[in-house]
Amino acid sequence: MTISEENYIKVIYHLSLVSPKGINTNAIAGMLNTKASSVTDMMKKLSDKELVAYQKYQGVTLTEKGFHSAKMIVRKHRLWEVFLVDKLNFSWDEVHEIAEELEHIKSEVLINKLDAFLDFPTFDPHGDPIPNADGEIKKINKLLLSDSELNKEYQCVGVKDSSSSFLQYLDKQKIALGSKITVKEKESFDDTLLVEIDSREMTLSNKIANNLYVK
Amino acid sequence: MTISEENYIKVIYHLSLVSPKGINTNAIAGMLNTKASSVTDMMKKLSDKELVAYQKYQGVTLTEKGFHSAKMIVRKHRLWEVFLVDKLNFSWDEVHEIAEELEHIKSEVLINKLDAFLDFPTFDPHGDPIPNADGEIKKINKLLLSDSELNKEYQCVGVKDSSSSFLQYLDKQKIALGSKITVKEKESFDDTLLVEIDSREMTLSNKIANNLYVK
DNA sequence: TTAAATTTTTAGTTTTGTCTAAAAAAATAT
DNA sequence: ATATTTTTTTAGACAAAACTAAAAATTTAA
Repeated sequence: MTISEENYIKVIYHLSLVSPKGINTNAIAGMLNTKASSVTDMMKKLSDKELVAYQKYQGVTLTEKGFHSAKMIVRKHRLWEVFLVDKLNFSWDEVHEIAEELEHIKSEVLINKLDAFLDFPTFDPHGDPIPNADGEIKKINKLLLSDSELNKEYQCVGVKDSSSSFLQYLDKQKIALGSKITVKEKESFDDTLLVEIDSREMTLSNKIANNLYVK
Repeated sequence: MTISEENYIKVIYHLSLVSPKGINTNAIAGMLNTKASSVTDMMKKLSDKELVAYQKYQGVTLTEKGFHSAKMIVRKHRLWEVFLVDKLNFSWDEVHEIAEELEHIKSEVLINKLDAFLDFPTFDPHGDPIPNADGEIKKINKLLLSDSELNKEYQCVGVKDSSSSFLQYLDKQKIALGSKITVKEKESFDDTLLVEIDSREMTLSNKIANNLYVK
């Protein structure tokens, strides 16, 4: 598989998790900053390789083989992110781009040795699950802070948006994975939340609450 | 710089260290398993980018800029090899291929953090020097075992041939970097050596002695 | 110092992944 | 239900990096 093929497979995988029907040509093009015509070309190639099921005008879905490949790419990406943060002291907002390159390094032995070196982590620095060597993914019952109940204590376990601007905002507010969060009040006008985070009171906008996972 | 460009620059660098005059088109093609015509094309491109000085039929040399780029690629390759051996427990005969891929990962911050994580090593697992962030290379006065003096104790510090067959042979004979070596006798007929290695006596062929560096 | 051999370059293709523009199909709106 | 809009595909082109075959330059040998 070429780097380009891997990137397409990965994008189709991520889109599949959100909407499990056939994935649009345009949606794929949007994610990869490419054009619909390029996507059509690549879908033919991936279909020949039996990584996707493709029928003209009907969108694509991953085959079993394609699904497994996608999980292995995601596994590599997230393990490298753990390495960068835990071992090389990168902060969580700096690792995505580098992991985008590292995820294409070919050796399976390498990734399994890296996994062992990192002590078989099950979640990456943004709280996303890391598929194991068999492709199995540990699920947790997370929900968005915006959907949480009032006056119930939760723990911050992940982010939906992992853009560096959002991650840096969280750093500035000293909100990290593991922080304890209780929603004290919800402003009905704009859905702003009054919350207590690790014993500090603060207000969070609806946009923030919509991008923070808790359990 | 593309991966292909980096590979050409690296090969020209390695050839330059052996023969410091202009590097032949054919020599480059041989190292890269490509054809002379492909090399010519690439030399034009690298020349446009001012990474090499190229004149038709005269061979190429690296410019200052190209020389520095080459050292940075070698730096990355060798630091990743140290990581693979010291942290992930690969053996020294397994790391070359993987490092060939890792050396093309772009981030400079990454490589400097990796350097720090590994405690700023100056030699890789095969005894080759690692350029520092400024491109400086620590030299040692090594010589081939075949050129060493009789009855003088040396220390094994590197290999000239780093093919896995040679490295595995050394493993089997329990010869490692750091081993103490004294040549007791040299057979004049075929240059076979009778040596003492870490208090064990053994004979080594001329071919072995020609590929083992000591100091 | 020519002739032969070798090396290097040029010219013309190929493959991969992309693009634009136009055609075709599907979805939406009146 | 037909017209309009949107989405998707096709057709044709391009750039990068490789190739083959042939031409040109250089080197070696007689």
